Amino acid sequence: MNLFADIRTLVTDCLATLVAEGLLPDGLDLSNVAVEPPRDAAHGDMATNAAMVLAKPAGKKPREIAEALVPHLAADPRVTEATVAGPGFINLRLAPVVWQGVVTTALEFGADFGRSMAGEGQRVNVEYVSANPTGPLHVGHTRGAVFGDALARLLAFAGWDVTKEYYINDGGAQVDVLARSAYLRYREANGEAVEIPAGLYPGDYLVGVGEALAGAFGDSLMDLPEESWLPDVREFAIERMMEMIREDLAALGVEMDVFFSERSLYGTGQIEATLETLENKDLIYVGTLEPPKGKTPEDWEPRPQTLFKATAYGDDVDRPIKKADGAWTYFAPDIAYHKDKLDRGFDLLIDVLGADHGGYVKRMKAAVAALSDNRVPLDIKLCQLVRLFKDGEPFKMSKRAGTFVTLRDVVDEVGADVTRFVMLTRKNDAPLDFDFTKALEQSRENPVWYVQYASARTHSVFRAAEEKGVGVAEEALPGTDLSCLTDPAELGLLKKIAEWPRMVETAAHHHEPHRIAFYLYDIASEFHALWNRGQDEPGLRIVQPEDPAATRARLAMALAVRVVISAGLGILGVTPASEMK
RNA sequence: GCACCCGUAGCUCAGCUGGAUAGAGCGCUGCCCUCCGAAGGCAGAGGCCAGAGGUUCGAAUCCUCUCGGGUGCGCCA
Repeated sequence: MNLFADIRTLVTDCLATLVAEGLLPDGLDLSNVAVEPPRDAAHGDMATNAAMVLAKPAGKKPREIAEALVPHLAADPRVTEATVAGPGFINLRLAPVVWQGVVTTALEFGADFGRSMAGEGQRVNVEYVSANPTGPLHVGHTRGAVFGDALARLLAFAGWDVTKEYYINDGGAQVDVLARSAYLRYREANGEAVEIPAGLYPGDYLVGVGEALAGAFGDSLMDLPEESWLPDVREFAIERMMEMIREDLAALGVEMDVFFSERSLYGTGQIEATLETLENKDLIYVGTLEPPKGKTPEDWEPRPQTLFKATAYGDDVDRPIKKADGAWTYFAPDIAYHKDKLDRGFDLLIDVLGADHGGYVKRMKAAVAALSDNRVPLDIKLCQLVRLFKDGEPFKMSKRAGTFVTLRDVVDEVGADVTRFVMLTRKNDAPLDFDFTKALEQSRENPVWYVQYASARTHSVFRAAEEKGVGVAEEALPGTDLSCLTDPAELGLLKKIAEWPRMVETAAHHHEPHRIAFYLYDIASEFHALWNRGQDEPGLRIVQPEDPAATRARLAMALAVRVVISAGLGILGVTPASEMK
């Protein structure tokens, strides 16, 4: 399915022939041999660096190897031209029939075109969002949610066995703050005038929780001391918050496989057992940390703490796992949580976090490396800030939370599809400007609209063909004779389609779903350009009223474009458009 | 002070596990279209890839240092 992989196989086969002929030594490492699209299309369709990477280990000059390789490559019927260029590149041109065959493959595989086995069925856990259950999700969470979800879909498409997971941070002090905030709203619901003091959560979203508490408990909690009501209220409020968060995520099209509660780790011995595992590796000790140089906190006083020897696995300092009062730091349950993931047998762990958690990366990697004896990699993807704009002006309004813009605000404003696409128009570690006005604009500047428009055109062209009397059912297109697709603009589009399977693997390998969004913009651009040329050159139009055969072939090509765009948007979690409204 | 991320066209950003003459959109300049194959099209100018060293056949990409921006730095998560 992946044409680049096919040609790479051709290259390695030819190399084997050279070995058999005694021109190359046996046992060469071919892992660096690549077949890629050249940067400049004038160089050809594909290029391989084989001669250059093998020159040194083979003890030959790059051009010497290349010259020997070229005749063998050129002997393949798919190859129309093989030339040596520059320092030892081999440029290949492929027969049009090869590119036309891409359409056949795309139609044959349909929604599975580009699906890869690169992941080899390995089990990967993608943890994302993982917000404290203390309020609605905000824009920052939205980016993490979209990124994590698209990454999960991408990995699944590329052959990984993916689990999407949300870690509920419900074990720390902030859920007690939530409980106190909700309790005040409860008193309010019971007719008391309340003021929310600083330090508690002021958002309106807790009013309903207070009312629900009043409904459930009546006035029975009114005169009790905090220690009596807090556990019940906390439980109740967390439940409500998670309900809200699940709804918010659903509104964005995000569905988790697992919600993992931090509190579920307490009282089960899991944290203690994790600690013991590390102790057995001699990675736990009691010591005193040095204050950070250049910026000593004012209330700093040296004190001995229980520490994890993170420096043994690449961290800069050892990290405390117990507070001064003997309680766990947040790090302790986090280690236990990651150990739980390891115990569940994952081959790869991915955490998606906000960029403000950058300081946390090394210690968590150290912990996972220690617990898995360096067997299971942990990749931590940090998502940078999102800055919101409306009509070019910064946008800070929130309907529900008062102080920050929520996920719901964004989705209500532009819809889930636009939200998701825009969030993926930047690399995760680059800051993102999100302009509501531009996101809904109908112009080439707006990649969402541009890609959707291309998708819509792959549908509308079928309707147009129907009207002109040369309509074809989509189901009848596989097997169509495509030999008339020879115009350079058409071949350019076919080559773009051919890149799709490779693009999936590259994006998955780098854990970078934004590459899919950029690719979709590219292929849409290519398709629009071809379409536009039909205005001045009617002979290039897809619908040819006098030539049903050409129409069929071009409709097949359009359908292949649709297949790719649909698959790509599917990975991003965006619904493809079949018409523009 | 230390760590991590970032620095690419006037602006916003891509750049495919190191590849050939570094790309796109916007903006700018010129030409075309007045159109339902519509919600514009085509072409052009514009770069010391922050800077300096290094690694090698070859560096925007890897390493070191410098400068500039962001994030974080025990008992918050």
